[in-house]
Amino acid sequence: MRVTQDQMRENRRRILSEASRLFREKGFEAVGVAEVMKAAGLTHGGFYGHFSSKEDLMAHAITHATTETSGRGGDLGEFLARYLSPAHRDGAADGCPMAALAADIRHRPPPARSAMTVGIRTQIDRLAEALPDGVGADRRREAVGTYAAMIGALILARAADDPALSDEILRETRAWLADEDGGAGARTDATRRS
Amino acid sequence: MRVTQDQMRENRRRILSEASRLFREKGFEAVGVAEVMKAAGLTHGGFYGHFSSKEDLMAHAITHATTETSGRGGDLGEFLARYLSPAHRDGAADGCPMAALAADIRHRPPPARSAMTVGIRTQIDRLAEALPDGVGADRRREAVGTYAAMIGALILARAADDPALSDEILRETRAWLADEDGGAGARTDATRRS
DNA sequence: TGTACATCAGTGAACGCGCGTTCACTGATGTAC
DNA sequence: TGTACATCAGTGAACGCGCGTTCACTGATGTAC
Repeated sequence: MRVTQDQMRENRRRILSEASRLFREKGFEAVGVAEVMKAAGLTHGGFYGHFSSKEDLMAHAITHATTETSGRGGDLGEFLARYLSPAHRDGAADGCPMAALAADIRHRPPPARSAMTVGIRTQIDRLAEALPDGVGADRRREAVGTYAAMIGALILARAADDPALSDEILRETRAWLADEDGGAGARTDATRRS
Repeated sequence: MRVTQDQMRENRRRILSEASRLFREKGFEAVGVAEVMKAAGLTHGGFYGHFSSKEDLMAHAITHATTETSGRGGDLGEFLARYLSPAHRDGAADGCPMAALAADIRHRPPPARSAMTVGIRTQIDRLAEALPDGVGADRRREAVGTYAAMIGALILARAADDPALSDEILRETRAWLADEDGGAGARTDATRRS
């Protein structure tokens, strides 16, 4: 049953969208090609008309996720509060692709890793631009450190079985980073010593 | 071919040791029961004499890894330098179980998650004790934030395809945390606002 | 604009493969006498 | 201490299942006239 060219493009978009959600929610390995196609309202056989392999889908889904999820409103504090919230922790499917998939990417084929690396670089660059103060290397340093803490905290909070510990990790990391950014600026004024 | 009780205990220890290394290096899903047994110098059939399932092995291997890898010499600065080093990034098999497995654990069965949670709590407690200054809640906050940044940075550095970006993430996060701990103490003195 | 036909997006059965798990068997260990 | 035998840790073939991928087929689309 052939479909319109527009319909086919729409189908491809839906496959990517569903794959990106499912991968974030369950991980690359736990999501099958058939499951993705079913979520997109299709049958598994047609998959290879859109992508050459599951590996190919991973790479495209990562790019899709990292370019779609960039809409970030409000200032840095609000962004941090949203990022390190229980809602984000509990909603991996619609959340940050890095926190959901970065740790797994080292076991995936080169195309997927490559797409992820682009996303990491882009996010660090954006965060550096969004930082309130500091210049050059200090700004960059704070962006890298902050990004690492955000992702690490979300991963730990998602890993922890105990809700109290999980909440604490989110809350304390958020407060720690807020002290950081809104503080006396000691960090960005401090002498560098790498 | 029955073996000595001592030999059997030794075999079990080797299974756990190899499993813990292989899981860290390749991830839970990519490592098969047969592969673990072969690494331990046995055949796969005997596995179920030691563990009730792969799930059971995961939980025990996590506990094994988190209790074995706790040997940490030197002061906090040296510990951070070693943790955020290219050597640690490139040697996941012998490295931090949290950085290698925490992100994946949310997709694993309850026993494995539970074992991981114990490890997370223990590490945060230890880090809080190792911090040079600060009291009570501030100390704890800094421990959580620092731990999140360490794990996040290592995960991002391992994810990144580009060696320059990967090295930068390790180097800058380390410098950022060092400024933190060795700085004017602005962080621990700052007003809390969670 | 209408018609005939080639194209091709999507369907669903079938494949090969790897993995977790089971099980009948083996032969050294450990124990009862 | 020595002997006979029950126990049981480890072996390796076999199983069932799920998953990525293939392929012959279908029927609506898009196009040549």
